[in-house]
Amino acid sequence: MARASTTSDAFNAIAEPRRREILSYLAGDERPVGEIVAALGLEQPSVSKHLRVLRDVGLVRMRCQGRQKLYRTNAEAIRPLHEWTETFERYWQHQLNRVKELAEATVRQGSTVLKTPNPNQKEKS
Amino acid sequence: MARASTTSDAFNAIAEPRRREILSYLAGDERPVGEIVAALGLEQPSVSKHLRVLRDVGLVRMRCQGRQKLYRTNAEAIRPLHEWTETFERYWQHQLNRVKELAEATVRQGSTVLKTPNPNQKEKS
DNA sequence: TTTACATATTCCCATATGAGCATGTAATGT
DNA sequence: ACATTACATGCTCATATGGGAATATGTAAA
Repeated sequence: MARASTTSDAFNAIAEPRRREILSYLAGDERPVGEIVAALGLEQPSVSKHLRVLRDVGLVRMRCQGRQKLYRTNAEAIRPLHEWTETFERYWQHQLNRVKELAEATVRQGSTVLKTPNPNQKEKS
Repeated sequence: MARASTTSDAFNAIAEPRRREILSYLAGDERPVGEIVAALGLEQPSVSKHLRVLRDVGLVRMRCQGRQKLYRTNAEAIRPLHEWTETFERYWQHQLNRVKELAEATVRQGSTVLKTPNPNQKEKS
């Protein structure tokens, strides 16, 4: 099998840096394609293709206005990504605490190897 | 140019669903490769290759113990992803408010609203 | 050393990509 | 009707991928 399609989900869609730039640019309000091209310095076909991917996964919305098409980021579609990364928040906080405590303990004494308090673990195997 | 390497950054690395599973599995504490293989039901070479990618971008840490190697998620490396998605939080909250207000207005007036946002829709034009 | 175990790497291959360029299409202006 | 504007799509091509199978590496046990 090859790599999954960029349109398979939001995770794959945002892997491309240009698409992340587009999403940030369109987060505030809707803009026509031409403005994206000018603002980000990309080729027009490239922008259109990126927008197509973003649209396929629901990360942007489109509206026609005369001969131009106005795109806008659908922030709600980014929420699942935020929630997934959030499940790791407690761990990086815990890791920071461990580093901190270890440093303090090292300063206080020579080698105080303490038992690692594991916050909670998913069951094994 | 082709698609960026999976090892180019964390965004590309987590685009692969299996790698996300591995990261979740290794979030609690370190585990040898064999347990990952058993727990996730993947082929051993596949797991090794995914771990290689995750290690290249710093998403996991490795430690040798005898003849096995213990891997653990480096949650801190996920933080930038969390922070990037967070920049959109105010927008999706705003959008939710709009939807809510619209719904309330609709109920008050008893009129039918046509444009219900459909995330899965791949509409044209 | 020989053997068994735990991981890593290599090779092959179907598939997907993104950039550049050309072309198609729809809406507007004259 | 014709030209122009604003996008979208089609094309080729170099490159990266992930799965499977086979193999290599490294460590420990017999």
